[in-house]
Amino acid sequence: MRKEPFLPTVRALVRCYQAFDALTAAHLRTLGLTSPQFDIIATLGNTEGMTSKELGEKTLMTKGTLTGVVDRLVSKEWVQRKAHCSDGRCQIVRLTKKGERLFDKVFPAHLVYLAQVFKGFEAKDYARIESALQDLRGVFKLGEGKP
Amino acid sequence: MRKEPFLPTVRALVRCYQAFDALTAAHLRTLGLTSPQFDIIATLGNTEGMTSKELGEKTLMTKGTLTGVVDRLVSKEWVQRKAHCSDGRCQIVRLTKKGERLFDKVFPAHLVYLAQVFKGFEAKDYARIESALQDLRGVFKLGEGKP
DNA sequence: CTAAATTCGTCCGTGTTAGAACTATCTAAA
DNA sequence: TTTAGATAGTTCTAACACGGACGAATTTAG
Repeated sequence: MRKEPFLPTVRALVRCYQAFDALTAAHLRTLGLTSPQFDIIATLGNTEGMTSKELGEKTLMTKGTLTGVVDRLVSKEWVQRKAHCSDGRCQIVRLTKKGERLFDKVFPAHLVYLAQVFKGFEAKDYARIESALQDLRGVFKLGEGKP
Repeated sequence: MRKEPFLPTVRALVRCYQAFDALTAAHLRTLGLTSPQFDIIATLGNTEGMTSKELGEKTLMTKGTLTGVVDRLVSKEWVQRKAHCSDGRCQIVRLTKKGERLFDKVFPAHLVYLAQVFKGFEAKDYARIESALQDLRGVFKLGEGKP
């Protein structure tokens, strides 16, 4: 290989992600939420709550980030922290009643919005794109791993 | 269609981007730069400089963000701001000598790093992934566009 | 030519992000 | 059992990131 054939691919990834992020953030803002806030509300919806660690793994946020985002959700009374019954280090984060009502409103609304964005896509389109993204992601995970 | 077939695709995009972002940010940190800082140094390299607006368009940063990032680069003396000759509202941002030396060091180093990450990829892999990403991005641009 | 509309960049407020240092708690090994 | 190590969360710092308000300069309309 002579040049840098990966640059267009990398640019395509960044532009695609930023377009997605801008689109969803704009829609969520009309619902009164930021993307990370929605992420947490959506993850907590229809559950009995979970530890911060678990929540961080599902939402791909580091624990330091999570503290701040959850703090803001607590102050809006959408979420509450409770002690873990058996492990004093852990705590359980779960939706309040008010948070559940919010979830019931914004989660379906956002899915409807995305479904409309994706209208025209068929099963084979999803399969093709997911496969491409998995291959690309595989490349990036090699750099981190410690085999 | 019955459910939400787009969710796995969206998750794949987010995970792929985050993996890429984490990998590049970690490498750039070893070179003493953040990702946005590298982005600006790389964009300004081998040019006579450009307006803030132009720089923002190329790096996909909003003007408010750009002010702060450029401020930090100016304070490290890698970049300077100059008045635009004909338009008093504009300013030209360009690398200093010190900034050019930095560019000559970090830009090739980062390309080598990425090339090593991508070793094993062939032309048809790039083509397939770029095509998938373009199709996906097309979906996200519809929501924003004003036809 | 002058007033209205645009454009460029800065500043501000709010929120997100990573990583490192720190505290409290729990677990395992000696 | 006592202590050394691991684990869960918070706090701190530095850096983005966006949108909106703002002032200055320019362009356009009338």
